[in-house]
Amino acid sequence: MATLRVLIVEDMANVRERLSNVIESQSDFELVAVTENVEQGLQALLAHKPDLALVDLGLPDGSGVEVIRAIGQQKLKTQALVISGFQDEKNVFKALEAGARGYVYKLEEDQKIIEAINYILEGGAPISPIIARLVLNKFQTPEPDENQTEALTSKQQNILLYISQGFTSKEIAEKLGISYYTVTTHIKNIYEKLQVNSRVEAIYEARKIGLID
Amino acid sequence: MATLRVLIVEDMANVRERLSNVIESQSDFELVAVTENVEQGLQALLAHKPDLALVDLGLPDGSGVEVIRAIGQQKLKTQALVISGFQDEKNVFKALEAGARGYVYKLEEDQKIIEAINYILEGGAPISPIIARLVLNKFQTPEPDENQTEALTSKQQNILLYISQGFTSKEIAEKLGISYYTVTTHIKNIYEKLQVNSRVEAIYEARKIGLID
DNA sequence: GTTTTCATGCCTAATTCTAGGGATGCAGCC
DNA sequence: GGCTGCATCCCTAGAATTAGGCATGAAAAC
Repeated sequence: MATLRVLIVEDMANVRERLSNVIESQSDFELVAVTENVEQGLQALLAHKPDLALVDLGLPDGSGVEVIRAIGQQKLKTQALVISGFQDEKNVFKALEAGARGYVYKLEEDQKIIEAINYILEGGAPISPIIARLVLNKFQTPEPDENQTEALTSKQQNILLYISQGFTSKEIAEKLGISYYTVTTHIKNIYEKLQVNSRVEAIYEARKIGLID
Repeated sequence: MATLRVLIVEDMANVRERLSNVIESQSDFELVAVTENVEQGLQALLAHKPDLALVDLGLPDGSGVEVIRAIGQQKLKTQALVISGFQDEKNVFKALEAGARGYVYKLEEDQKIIEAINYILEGGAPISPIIARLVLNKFQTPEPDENQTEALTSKQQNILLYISQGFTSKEIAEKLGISYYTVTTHIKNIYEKLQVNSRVEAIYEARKIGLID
């Protein structure tokens, strides 16, 4: 197997030093560039097209997310592993969306970092538990099920269903044999309960909380 | 610190045995019940209200997801750690949505399992890299541009996505930095391709043929 | 038995959408 | 070069939606 060519993007000198040592301690890894900000990182990325990039997020001239994003835009095969502190949710998700293959907490032991790199090479996605917690929270959309599901009356749910299928207020009125005005009133009430202002928003919201579909 | 009371739900005898040994080898863990299917698992869950549940997904009489879901429904404080094989995407997400605090691949070493439990106690969410890969894919899907949809151009898809999220034409124009009129034209073209006459119908249709969501 | 909630019905003004039309520029293809 | 598809921009008229009201009867809840 060919050596793995690695790029490091990290502003803090001590961490940079540490990562460098970790990489160099492995005979099958080759350190092709060590950079300390976004600009240098992008240049090195294009110049060396490394196999792996260890990227910090909080950099003096921007976010490491820019480097990760550049990988996708340039259609490089570089795999990005974020090595960063405990950022706010937003940054974590930005990095993952940008295409990061893993996210390791900066303070993990050296051994964990090498492990993480190997997992990536095997097609896995190492994510430190402290970071994964944030990701899981995304999935575990708290269930205000009976909170709002039962907030809508059956009539309202019924009308919401018709709305979601593309029927106009007039058509719904005919289908249900009630007045057009009544339908609009129901819709207004649905909006208030869901805290939205349009049909599409209502559908979007209702789907999120499992009211329809 | 009080001992951690643990429940195991696992159908395969050898794995069950192994997990039991792992738990019993730790002096601060107490094994309160070992079960081998959903029914027993649910009963033990309610009877013992354990602090931690190690749950397998593929069980003879159903999915471990049911056990995890019961935790939330019963408002228990039990933390669920899935210990399972490499399931299909659907099951992984179902488990996470149901409230699993972690997902460890069945074949990991004993040491990793203990580590995972400790991560959970610290508030982290251990996810084996092979599983995390699936989760990451969820995040990294907003660019199937020329991939699947030959019918809609990428611009049209982009606008359709905004529509589906409840934005008005004016808002979309601002977001994309283009004219309101351009947006309406795009929408008209989308309608023609999808053979519909309104935003909601477009969403309904697009979802049916897998264009969005 | 009173209050609240729900479904029903109606009105109007402002906003947004939809469906026609037309026009320009740019890129890729034959 | 000419053609075609795509994105861009503009206009207008009519349809639909939205947001503000107001009001009544019946059923459910307290």
